[in-house]
Amino acid sequence: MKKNEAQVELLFKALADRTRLRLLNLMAAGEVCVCFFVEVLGASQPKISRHLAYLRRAGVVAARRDGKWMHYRVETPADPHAARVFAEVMTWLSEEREMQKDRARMENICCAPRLPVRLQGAPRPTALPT
Amino acid sequence: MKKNEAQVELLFKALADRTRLRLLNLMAAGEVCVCFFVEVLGASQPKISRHLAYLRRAGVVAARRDGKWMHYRVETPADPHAARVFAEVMTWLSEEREMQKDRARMENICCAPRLPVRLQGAPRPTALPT
DNA sequence: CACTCATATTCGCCAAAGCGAATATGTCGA
DNA sequence: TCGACATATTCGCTTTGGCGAATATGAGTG
Repeated sequence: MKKNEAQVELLFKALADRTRLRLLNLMAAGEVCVCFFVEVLGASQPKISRHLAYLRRAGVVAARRDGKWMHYRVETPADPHAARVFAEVMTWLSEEREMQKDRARMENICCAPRLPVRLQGAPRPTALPT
Repeated sequence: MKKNEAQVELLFKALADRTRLRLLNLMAAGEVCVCFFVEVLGASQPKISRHLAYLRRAGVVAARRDGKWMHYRVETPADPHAARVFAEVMTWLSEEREMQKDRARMENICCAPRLPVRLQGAPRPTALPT
């Protein structure tokens, strides 16, 4: 089958964009609701949504509906080589300063005594309760 | 510095193209002269040259001039994370069927009793003498 | 069923990237 | 210095990808 050949390209095309890398980084610790991506990255909702769709097409994230909300999580690729590359990339991201800042920003927003007005009632990321 | 951030994208963009992956694969075992890339991949010379330039800009290959000929070789990225991702990708490629075919084709061409007319006098890949 | 809210998709525009064809650069030998 | 050869670069075109703005879908609520 030709699928495998295309998988390599598909994976790297998915990883070849800063916004998508930032999204993956925010999902590293667990499921995250779309509205938090929008808030943390300060990008428009359609932009976030398009990039999440791209990542899903590439098979590196999965989505789960929860009422009005959509949660996204990283999904390890089926191919063992892809999985190893992907794991390595996630580790890499975890050590980049800008990525650490993003995660810190998400924590600050989610764990604050009060959520910002726009996020009232939004389901918090699984990895960041409270 | 912002460089590191850009490096991630730069690497993935370089890896997000089939022709470039095929070129890297052919260089896996050692230096290869441009003319062999052209012959093995059956692509136009400018196309090969452009993709090699792209890979060089991304810092994953290096070039060496040898008279009229240019030899390219893979160059492990300086960043340790980039290096690990890159190594993993090279391993991945080595196991893809299409990539194995490319390498076989290069062997057939280079190790034949006679080189094709176009390649008379061309310096053979370092890993494939005679 | 209307209305709202969260998210997804579409549209039109612009920049980046890939390609073939043509041309430029650089090296060697006569 | 001229010509031949290997490689690099440029040009014009087409495709792809990212973006904001507008709109569509889908779920919950009244």
